[in-house]
Amino acid sequence: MFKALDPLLHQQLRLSIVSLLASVESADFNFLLEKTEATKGNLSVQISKLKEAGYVEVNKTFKNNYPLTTCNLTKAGLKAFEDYVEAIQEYLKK
Amino acid sequence: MFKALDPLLHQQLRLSIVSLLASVESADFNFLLEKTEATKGNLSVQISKLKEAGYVEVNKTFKNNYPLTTCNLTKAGLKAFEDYVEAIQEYLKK
DNA sequence: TTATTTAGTTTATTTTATAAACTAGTTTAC
DNA sequence: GTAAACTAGTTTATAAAATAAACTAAATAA
Repeated sequence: MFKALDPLLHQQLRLSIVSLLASVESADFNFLLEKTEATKGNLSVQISKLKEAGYVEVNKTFKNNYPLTTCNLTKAGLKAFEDYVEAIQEYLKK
Repeated sequence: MFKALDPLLHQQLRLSIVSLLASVESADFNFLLEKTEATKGNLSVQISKLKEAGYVEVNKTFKNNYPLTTCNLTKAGLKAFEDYVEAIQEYLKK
């Protein structure tokens, strides 16, 4: 009846992150922090999970002497997002 | 940026239940069991949560000597579902 | 030089999801 | 008529997840 929803994406903050990353080349930690309005700890944890799953790539550099973490969606991450979007549509019909 | 997703509906089994109930007058326990492929325990728990929230109405009767539990969406439940559908659409755009 | 700010991570706690075990009664088979 | 199997659930114990608070480490400002 209903297809299973990728549990990694079926969570508000992670879905927000992936949704944001799907529309940009890459985004840094603070950009995601502002857009999602999450706490830093929560954001950090969820980015790590997405990284561990191979859905996002994380790059750590420095900018103006401060650490700068940038993220971008991987090909697998984009595919997972697209699959998720298709799957959940079935649930949203009346 | 993103609207909050009703945590009661942002869960696969509960969303399945509400989605099913949105398209019928009412449905009994076994119908939901078959359609969702959930375990009985899990289905029972999630129906209870939806009832407690006022999203579904639960009716207990008997049919052929066996207990029969039927559920239907309340007005509040339908509204919550519609709001959820609208809210999550924002997350699904690339 | 010590206080504050930036940019995060780690960890402790709470909440949630889930399946296993249980309840209560019915039907069937012997 | 009674033991075994089945129906229709509920309760509860456990595992997994989400989240914020506390922490790290370095930079800058007072």
